[in-house]
Amino acid sequence: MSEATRILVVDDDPKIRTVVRRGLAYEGYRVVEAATGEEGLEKAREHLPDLVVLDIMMPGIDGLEVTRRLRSAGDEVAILMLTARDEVKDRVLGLETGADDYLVKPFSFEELLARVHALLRRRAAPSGEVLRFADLELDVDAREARRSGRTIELTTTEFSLLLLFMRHPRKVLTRAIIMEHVWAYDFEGESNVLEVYVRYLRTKLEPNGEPRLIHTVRGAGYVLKE
Amino acid sequence: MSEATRILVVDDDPKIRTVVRRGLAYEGYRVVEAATGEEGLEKAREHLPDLVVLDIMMPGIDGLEVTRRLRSAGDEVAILMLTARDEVKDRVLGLETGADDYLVKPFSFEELLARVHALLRRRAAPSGEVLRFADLELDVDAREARRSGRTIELTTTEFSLLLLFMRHPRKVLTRAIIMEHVWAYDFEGESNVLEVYVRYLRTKLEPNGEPRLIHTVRGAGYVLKE
DNA sequence: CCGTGCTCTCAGCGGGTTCTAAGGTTCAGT
DNA sequence: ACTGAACCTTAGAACCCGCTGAGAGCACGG
Repeated sequence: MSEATRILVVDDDPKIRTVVRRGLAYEGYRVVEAATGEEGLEKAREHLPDLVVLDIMMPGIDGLEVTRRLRSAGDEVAILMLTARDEVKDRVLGLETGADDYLVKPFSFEELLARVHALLRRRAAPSGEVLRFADLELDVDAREARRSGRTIELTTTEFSLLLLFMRHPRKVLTRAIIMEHVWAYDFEGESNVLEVYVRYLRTKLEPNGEPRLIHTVRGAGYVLKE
Repeated sequence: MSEATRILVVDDDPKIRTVVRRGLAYEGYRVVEAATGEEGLEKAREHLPDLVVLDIMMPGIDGLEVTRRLRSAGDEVAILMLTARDEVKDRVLGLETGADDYLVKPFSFEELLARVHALLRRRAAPSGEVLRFADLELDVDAREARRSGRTIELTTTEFSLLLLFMRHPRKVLTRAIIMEHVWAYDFEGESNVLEVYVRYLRTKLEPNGEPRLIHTVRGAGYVLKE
C-alpha cells in the first residue's frame, strides 16, 4: 500500500528531461516524461502526478497554456515552471496563470530538488486544509470527513481513497489509476479490494440514503460527482 | 529526552539568515531557515517551532501575512518580527496582527538574542498561561492539569506530551512528529514508549470514565479531540 | 542503603483493519 | 430474453497495530 510520489517532466529539450528524470528517479520518485505540451496534458490525465515540472517555452502548446488547461479542468497538481533567464514577465505570468513556483534556467539539479521538496511538502502537509465537494468535507488535519452535520471516521485506506477522489472531482478515475495510487499495486493481480472499499466509503457517506457521490462508470472506473 | 528549542528564521536576505542561524545554533537552539513567506509557513507546519523570527518585508507573502495565517490556523508560536528602521506603522501593525515583539533593523545579534530569550522565557513560563481544550485545562506554570474539578499531577514527560497535544488540538500528530518533539528521537529505534505514555495520560485524564480526549488514529498517530 | 518515583522495555493479547472469496445483481450486446 | 462480463454485497480469515500490565534500570533523597 501507499504509493511513490509521481512527477511529470514536460520539456522539449531531451537533455533537460534526461537530467531531471535521472536525478528525480535516483531520489526515489516515479518519473514520467513528455516532450510536448499536448503529450504533457495526456500524461497528466493518465498518471495523475503529484507534481509537474513544466518548461514554459515549447513549440505548440506552451507551459502557460498547459497550466491554464490543467487548472481549468480543476486539477490542483503542484506545478513548477521552468523559465528562461530574465524573462521576468514570463515568471509573473506563470504564477498568475496558476503555477506554484518557478525556476530560472539554467539551474543546478540541487536547486530543482529543493523546489520540488518544498512544493511536495506543502502539498503533503497542508495545514488547516479542508477539501470540499458538494455537501461533503474532508478534513485533512483531523483525518475525518463530514457530511450533513455528521462526523465520519475513516480508516487509513478509506481516507487515502477518498482523498484521491476529492483531489480529482468530476473526473473518472480508472481502476488501474486508483489501485496504483492507493495500493501501489503492480495490478495484474485480480482482486476486488477497490470495490469493497468503495462500498465502505459509500456506506459511511450515505448512512441515511443521502445522494450518492461516488458513482460507478461501468467499464471505466469511478467518479466523484453529484 | 526533552527536545531542543526550535526556532524558525524567515528572511529573504541570506546574510541575515546566516548570521541569525549561526548565532542561535551556537546558543544551542535547533534552527530552521526559510527564504520566503510561503516556505516559512511550510516549515512552521513541518517543524512546529517554538519561536519564529520573521522579516516583515519580503516579496510574495510578507511577514504580516505569515503572522495572520499562522494565527488564524490557531498556531500560538512566539513571533519576533524584524522591521525596517522607523517603519513605525509596520511595528504597530505587526503587533496588532499577532506578533509578540519586534526588532528594528539593523540590529546586533546580542539584541536579537535578548529578545529571543525574553520571548522564550515568557512562553516557557508565561505567568498564568492556562491552555484549555474541552473540559481539560493545562496549567503551564504549575505543570499540572485539571479536569472535572480534579487536579492532575503530571510527570515531566507526561506534561511535555500533553502540552504538544494541547498546542495542536484536533490535528492528527504522527508518531514521528511526537517522538521528535517529546523525545528528540532519531527514530529508527523501535519502541513503544509513546503508547505507554499515552496510556499514562489517558489513565490520569479519565480516572472515572470521562470521555476520551486523546484518540488513536490507527496507522497514523493520535489526535486530541472530543 | 533502602525506598520512592519516573522512564522505558518487553511479551502477550485483543480487536480493528485489510483483504479474499463466493455468490448475487445489474448491465450491454446479441 | 439469454449470456457473459462487470460490479456489488456479505461474511469471515489473517494480519498487524496498538494496548496492557509487569517489571527492570536509574536517579534522587531520606
